[in-house]
Amino acid sequence: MGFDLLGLGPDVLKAVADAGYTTPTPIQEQAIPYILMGRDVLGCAQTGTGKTAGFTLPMIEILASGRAKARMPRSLILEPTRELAAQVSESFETYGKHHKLSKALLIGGVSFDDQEKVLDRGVDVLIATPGRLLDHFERGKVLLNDVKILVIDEADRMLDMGFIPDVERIVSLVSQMRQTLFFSATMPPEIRRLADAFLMNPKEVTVARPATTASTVTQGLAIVPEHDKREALRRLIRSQEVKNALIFCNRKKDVDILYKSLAKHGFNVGGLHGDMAQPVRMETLERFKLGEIQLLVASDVAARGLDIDDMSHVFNFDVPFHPEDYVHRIGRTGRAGRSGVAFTLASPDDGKLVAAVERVIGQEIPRIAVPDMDAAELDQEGDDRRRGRGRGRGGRDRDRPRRERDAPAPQFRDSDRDGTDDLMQAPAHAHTAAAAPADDERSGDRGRSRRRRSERHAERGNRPPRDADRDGIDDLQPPAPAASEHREAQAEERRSRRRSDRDDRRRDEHPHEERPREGRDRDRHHGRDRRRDRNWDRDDGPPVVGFGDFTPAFLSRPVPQRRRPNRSEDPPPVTEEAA
DNA sequence: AAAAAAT
Repeated sequence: MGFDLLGLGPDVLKAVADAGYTTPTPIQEQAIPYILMGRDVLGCAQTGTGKTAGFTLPMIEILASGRAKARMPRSLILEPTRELAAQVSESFETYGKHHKLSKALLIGGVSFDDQEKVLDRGVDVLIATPGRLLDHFERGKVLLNDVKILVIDEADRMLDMGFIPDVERIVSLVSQMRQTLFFSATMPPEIRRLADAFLMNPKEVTVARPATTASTVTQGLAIVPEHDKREALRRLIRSQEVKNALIFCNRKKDVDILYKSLAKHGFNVGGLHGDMAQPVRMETLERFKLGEIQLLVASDVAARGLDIDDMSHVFNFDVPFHPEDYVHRIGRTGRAGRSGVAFTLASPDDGKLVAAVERVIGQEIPRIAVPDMDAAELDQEGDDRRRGRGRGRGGRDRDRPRRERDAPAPQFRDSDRDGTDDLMQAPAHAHTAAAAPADDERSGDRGRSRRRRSERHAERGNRPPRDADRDGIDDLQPPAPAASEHREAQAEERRSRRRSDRDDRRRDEHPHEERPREGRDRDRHHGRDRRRDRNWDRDDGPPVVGFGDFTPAFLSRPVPQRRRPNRSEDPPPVTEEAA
């Protein structure tokens, strides 16, 4: 079956053919005819199933006739991450190239001005992340009442990211006379509830996960002591024919560290996480897609949805916290029937996480040994060190001296010397990660020394030192206490300003309710705000908030007694909760 | 535990 039987027009079909596609994927085949009919669609599908084209193609067809008014987009697509939004925008570019549709991409991290200009000219397709869209809306730069097609993509991820209130608000701003397309990889009850609220008599389209990835992706799990993971990763990369690879870390901090470490070791590598400047994010991703960057170290911002062709490898530098993220991460390779390789590094402490992943994927990940880093060698090396002899390999020697020089805590060094070395860990051929020596006294001791280290630093008001030192990376130190205190003070100031803004807004909307609560809020932050409270006492009355000089009548009335009957023109009685 | 998203 070809695309031509789905009801799409010649211009769209031409663009599809130009892009090299001949056969629709199951979700495209099932959803496109219904979307063209104007039906709501509830799509249960992951990325990599052709979902994006599944809604962009028919949308282009529907929007081909008609024209957008200034600031009143005719369709709206909500995406959880900026990268996904940008990708959908590209999809419209690709498939809409024979149409004259205008589109706008509203994402954070880039300038408002350009986005406003585009909105003013009128857009047919608006692709947005929720925060920036609402920001534009509140500035009056965009109106949503003319939106005829609304797409909510990756709904479950929006839920994970706490976007649902924003999404609900946005949906409430869109006209009821609309067509809604709702996609989610999973359907937990909360998502089902949203779907029921947003959709009318939807056509449900469910697509099986892309063959549970097992068929096309070769998986492997190497158990490696935490502080040898970078070395292990380098060896794995070198041992493989890596065309291009995504390397996932659980933390942004570790993305930075690993990225710099790999760069230092001469790899062609980039980094990507949500704290990086948006223009840098976009450029890095673009260069990775073009093949200018071979390795991309990323946080889970890249775990889902990123559509990069021909990725040969995925490395999990950390076992993901959420087991389902494993599926998303390794789903970045082995796409469209091609073969891929996904290797995961687990530390001996990761037994639970590995077990959780294996439960989700319903199979055991085959254990692999890191080349030239097998258990025997590690044991040997540990023995050597215990006897005070030199260590094994050159590669490791490069890393060591720095570590010893900068080793942060005497206790820590001691624990290395007395044979409680982290290197002495589960053999790489262990059958499960849980086989890590939990009952081994060494692992217990290691835990203690690590605790000591962080405790000591907590006392100093400092963060524990990072493993980065070992790679000779010295520009990754935590900020000096003074600077970080200053930043924290600024952050607190911002937070409290936001709190009071929010309270003001609430008070405007519900003056009755909010009056008693204000006092309570102040009490709750008593410690922090004491100075301000003093000023309050000294400086002739409270600072002006909310009502300004105007005092509504109800404020000058006496505070009503408890349990006083509630007459309609009175404020509600003060309940125990509010008092 | 972490990451994502509006300054």
